[in-house]
Amino acid sequence: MAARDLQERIKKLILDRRLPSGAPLPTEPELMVFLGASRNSVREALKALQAMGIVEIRHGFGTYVGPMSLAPMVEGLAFRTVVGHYRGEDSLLQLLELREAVESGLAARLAGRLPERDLVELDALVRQMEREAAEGVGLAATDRAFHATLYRGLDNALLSEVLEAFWDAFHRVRAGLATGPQDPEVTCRQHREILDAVRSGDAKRAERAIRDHFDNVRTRLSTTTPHDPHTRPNERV
Amino acid sequence: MAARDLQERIKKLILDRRLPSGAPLPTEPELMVFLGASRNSVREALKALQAMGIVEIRHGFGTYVGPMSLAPMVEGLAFRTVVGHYRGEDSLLQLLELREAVESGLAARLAGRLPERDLVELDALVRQMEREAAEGVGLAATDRAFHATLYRGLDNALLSEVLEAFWDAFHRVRAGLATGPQDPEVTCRQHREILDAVRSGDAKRAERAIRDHFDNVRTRLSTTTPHDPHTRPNERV
DNA sequence: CAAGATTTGTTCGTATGTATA
DNA sequence: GTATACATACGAACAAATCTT
Repeated sequence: MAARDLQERIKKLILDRRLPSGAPLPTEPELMVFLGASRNSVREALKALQAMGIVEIRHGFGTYVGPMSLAPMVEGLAFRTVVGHYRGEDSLLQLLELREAVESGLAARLAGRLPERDLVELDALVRQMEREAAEGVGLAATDRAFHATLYRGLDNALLSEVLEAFWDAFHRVRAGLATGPQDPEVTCRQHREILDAVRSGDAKRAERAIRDHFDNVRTRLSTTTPHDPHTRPNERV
Repeated sequence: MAARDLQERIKKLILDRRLPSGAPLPTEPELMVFLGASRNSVREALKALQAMGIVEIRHGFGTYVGPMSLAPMVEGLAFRTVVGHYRGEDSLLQLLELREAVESGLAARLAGRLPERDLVELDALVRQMEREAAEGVGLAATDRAFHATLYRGLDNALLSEVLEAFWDAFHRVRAGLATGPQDPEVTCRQHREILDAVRSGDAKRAERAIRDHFDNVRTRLSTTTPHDPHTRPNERV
């Protein structure tokens, strides 16, 4: 039996039985008889599906339909970027420009179309960033929330998840490398400008605000050594 | 030994030894002693990494570092979209709108900045689409090439690959469902307009051309049945 | 708390298919 | 054709985690 077939048949099983996320899959012995394969082959297929986020395996409990999140994509993108970085490619910069390309186009579309509810939420997030900057705490989580909230108004769950996945991959890679010093105050000011621009309804201004923000990140990126010798766990964040 | 660790250690091995794509990995027995795990555990870890496109396993030959392509992302996105479609969600529409959001922003940026070399290539592709439309052949491959060539000028390999991945996932899902009738002539005209708009340097016109094109695909999409019967519910659990 | 049942995690041994030389 | 090296597959057993009684 080709292992590739097993994966396809398990996926087909999920589709045919209309199993929702979180639903229990047949146990390994049951899958053995259903698929006519040995336990090891079944397990290898399940492992591959788990890596793709299609299936979730809980030790001593059971196998379940996965949440279908884009987490595996983050994993793959991050590794691909790290490998490219070690090869001397500007993979991290490309990832940043991918984010900029998507977000700059979206921000222009969002200008003036965001409901007041989201605007006040974004305002609260910027204030929180300012507090965190004053206290010297890292503001990555708040930055992530800001971008996520910004594009939530598009009412496209897939789009939101993809953008969050790009954010995660970028920051995971950047955190693993020695990065230039942050300037939290500038970051806060730029997020404030993005919010103001979107609120004003000026599409061009919103796009420029996004580009300024990414420009800032880019310059901090280029000040780091292109590829540092061995992965010394970062001392500075 | 946690299987999760094995994957991480194999990834670390690739990084530490600076193995390029296509380089041979240690054989399974070698990995067994290197990782201190049994053959089955090693195999399960390799299967998971293969699903993520990080390694490539060739039967009877060996294990190699994968091409780090985004193919696994296509796989995951496609399945996620199919599942969502069967659940009655508008997942396919969301995928289409994701493409539209990205491409419309990029087309505006590309307007007037594409080198003549790419423009003539795009022109040739549109002509080929027109030939294929006249002959009644499918023009999906040419459509894919058009979009790929269009965004090649951005000089960002990652961005190009991501867009191609979105294209692949969308068309893989759409091909598996009953879709409304194509209208190749309209498709040709719209691609011609996209090309003309980009050549003219009019950003707004380019963005509108892209949106018109996607609008066309969207209307064809909504004429299909939301979810058609695909399985006979007479199967035992 | 404790014992037992269920389920996944890990290992070993063995046989088979496949590609290279 | 033969030999070698490798991945593929199977079966059985035990370990570890989780839930139920």
